[in-house]
Amino acid sequence: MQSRTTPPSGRPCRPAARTGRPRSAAADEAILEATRAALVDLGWSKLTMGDVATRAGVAKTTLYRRWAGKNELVVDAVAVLFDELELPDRGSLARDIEGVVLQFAAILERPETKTALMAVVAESTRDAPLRERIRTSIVERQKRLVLEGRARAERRGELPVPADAVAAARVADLIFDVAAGTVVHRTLVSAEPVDAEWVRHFTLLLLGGLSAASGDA
Amino acid sequence: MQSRTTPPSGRPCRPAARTGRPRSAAADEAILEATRAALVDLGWSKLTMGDVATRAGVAKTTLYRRWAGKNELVVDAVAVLFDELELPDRGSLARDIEGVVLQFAAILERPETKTALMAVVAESTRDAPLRERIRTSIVERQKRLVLEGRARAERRGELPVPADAVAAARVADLIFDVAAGTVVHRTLVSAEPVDAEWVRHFTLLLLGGLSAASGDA
Amino acid sequence: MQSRTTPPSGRPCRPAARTGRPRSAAADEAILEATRAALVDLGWSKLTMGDVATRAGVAKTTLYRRWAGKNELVVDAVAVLFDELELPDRGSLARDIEGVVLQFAAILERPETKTALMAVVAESTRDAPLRERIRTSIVERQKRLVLEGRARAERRGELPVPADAVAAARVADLIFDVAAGTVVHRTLVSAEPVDAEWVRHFTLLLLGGLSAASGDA
Amino acid sequence: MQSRTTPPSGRPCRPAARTGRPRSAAADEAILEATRAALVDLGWSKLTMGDVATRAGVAKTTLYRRWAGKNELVVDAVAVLFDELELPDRGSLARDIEGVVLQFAAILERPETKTALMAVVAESTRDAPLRERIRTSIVERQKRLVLEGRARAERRGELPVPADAVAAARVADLIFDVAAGTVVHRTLVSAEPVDAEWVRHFTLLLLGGLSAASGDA
DNA sequence: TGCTAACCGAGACGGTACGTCCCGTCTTGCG
DNA sequence: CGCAAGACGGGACGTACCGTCTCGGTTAGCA
Repeated sequence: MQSRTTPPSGRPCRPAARTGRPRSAAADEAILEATRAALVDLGWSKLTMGDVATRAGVAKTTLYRRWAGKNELVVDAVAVLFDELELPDRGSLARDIEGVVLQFAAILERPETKTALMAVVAESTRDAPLRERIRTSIVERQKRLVLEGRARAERRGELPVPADAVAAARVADLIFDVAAGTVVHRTLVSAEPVDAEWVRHFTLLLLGGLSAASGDA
Repeated sequence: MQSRTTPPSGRPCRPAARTGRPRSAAADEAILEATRAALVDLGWSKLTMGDVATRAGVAKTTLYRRWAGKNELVVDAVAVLFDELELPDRGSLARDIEGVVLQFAAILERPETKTALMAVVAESTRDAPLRERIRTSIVERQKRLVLEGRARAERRGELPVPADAVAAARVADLIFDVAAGTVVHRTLVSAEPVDAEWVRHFTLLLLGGLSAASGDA
Repeated sequence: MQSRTTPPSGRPCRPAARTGRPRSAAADEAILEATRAALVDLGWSKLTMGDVATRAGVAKTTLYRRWAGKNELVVDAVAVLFDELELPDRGSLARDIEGVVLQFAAILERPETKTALMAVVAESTRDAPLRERIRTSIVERQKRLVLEGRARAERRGELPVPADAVAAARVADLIFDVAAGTVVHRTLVSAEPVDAEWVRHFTLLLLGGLSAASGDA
Repeated sequence: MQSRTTPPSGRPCRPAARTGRPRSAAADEAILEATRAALVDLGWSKLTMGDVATRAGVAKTTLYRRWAGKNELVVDAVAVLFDELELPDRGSLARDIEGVVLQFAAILERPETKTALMAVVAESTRDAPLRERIRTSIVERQKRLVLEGRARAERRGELPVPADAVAAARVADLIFDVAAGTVVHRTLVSAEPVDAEWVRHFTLLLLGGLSAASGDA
């Protein structure tokens, strides 16, 4: 259950098909676009390969020539949405956190992301290659923001420099789990909006801990 | 897509069918047990209603008489696993948090929970009644632990008493999203173990914020 | 697959149920009436035992207590319709034949008969007890008309007296197969009406053979 | 409930699907053969589409792609059996009739025909397209024998030439209903064999009418 | 310019699971 | 004990998708 190619990643990992008609590049984007549209219209569980093919004006075989199945296709289709995440310098760690959390939440609240993300993660609990694909296509792409933000905060003197690389990695992973997990839970499980006020409180908690978050409004 | 009854919840929400043969109580438990076994063996996406029926020694129609579909059935099947969550007084807020987080992670790491939970949450993004069922069967049942732990910490003087009920609810919701979301993300997305050391660091972060967590090992 | 009782036949063949509540006699007629109504509305193949029970205001168990299944029930339900067949003396063999054929066709063209009769005969090809039940309930009841009509024609001198009883039985069976079979085929297979003109030609053929029927209009 | 195609009839009535994989011709014959075998083994009412598919080594969907349901499938399966009916010139009308009646009865007494024919006719009382299919596939194919035999008899001078085409058609229809209906009734309702002696008497009746048939042994 | 290999659309194929309907049987509690 | 109600185990239904497989028909790039 591994895709034969990784079309949007650009790497030509297909085993050197020198001759013959090359694959349509336009089809790839049409398929991913159709996949996102189908996610919006139907949600994960009602999305079918045949329907995506029809929407993309493509034969089913063309889909299977490029992706191993629904899981892989959907991961690629939503992965590009996370590319727009950025971390402009807003002047302080608190402002940086607020900014990126709001951006992240905005992506999660899109209907195609909302329905797809948890589903593929659920599938990935039994499918290691899929888990790896999710990690490289989506998760790691976000984690670099944590590293970047932390480095910036250290330069500002807002956070202490970690004792060693291991400790640094451990803290970064923790922060990433806390940040991403909390926003996902708020959005998908609690089904509550991630608005400016909530983000402010969350940032307070992140920076100062429970007593800080409990203090005032 | 609403279950006709809510068998394990005990509430007689069926409109009082006085007459006719009563539903077998034994079948309910056999079905839920079979569902959990099928989740362990097959995972969410390969679990089928027919297979569950066979395992439970029950006709498929009996399943559909009681649950509207796979989603509702699985929610009920895993919900009972969360009943074992408790919050014994371990002497301090930090110890209480560590204890409950470890318990929660232990449940999440069970194979039936791991594969099922994210899947039904994913489905619930397009199915409000299912979302509600998840909330009442699983989520709210955990949230009371947060309230209980917080009240205990206030009695101990470890946390300030909130200004008003609204603020109290807001903080409780936030803490719940942070705690549950983080553990879920660590377990299912990062696919890393929730061990004593990680819990210690997470508790440090929760109590003291980023700088506290960054400080030492 | 033999009915426990033969309700419309009147004979109390139930094995002396001395004690307990006696069976409702009214239920029998209600069930047969409901069966005929269901045949009209739904046809044979869509008629269900549950539906008949509901229409009759009776529990399904009550049906099964009295009839072995759909086949037996339907045979009994349509059998009574053939009771109205009579053979008044119309003065000549030709007139007698025309009269009884028209009567017979009128019964066959009723929607409940049309859909049920061929169906139970089809079932009876693999079910000897059912075939026997059809014979006693429906077929033999018609055959006596042939015998009666033939005897009357002999008294009138329109037909020769057969040489012996065996020959008499053989001829009667043949005439019966010809008369009943032809009308059934005309009605159900050719799906053409059995009107006075057709009956006149058929009677001509029966009395005088092919050349007689071919002669004039 | 109209079949999408009419496979054994050969006529390409499907709207010229130029593109895509063509339907397997071998599958058609395998399915019809499996249907006949299932009719022999199980009879009409116990025959299931799934079982036919299994016997034919074919997916259930392939059946439904070609036939609308059990009725249409069975009509096509038994229709070919009637193709073997022929009318060789035996020298006289009486001999011709005897020959074709014996042939017809031989087909009707085959177990697959016996159980299927009445059943589909019963179904056709509520299903006009099915009735039409039966007529074109089975009934009309037999009726031409009547026309042929009659023409031959006229050439021989055994029967008078009808006054006009309307009268000719009327007589042919009548003879067909009498011949087919009588044999069917004898075979399926009376459940008696159609042997040479019975055929002789039936032919006598057909040619000379009641008094001829009553006369001698 | 003409070959040829891989592409493409369409759609039939063997399969699996679905959710429903009906079967005929079995508890219930009431009369 | 009959009876209405209705749950039960079971089997078949007809449908929807799955992922694979032919088809006839492009469409490059090399010769």
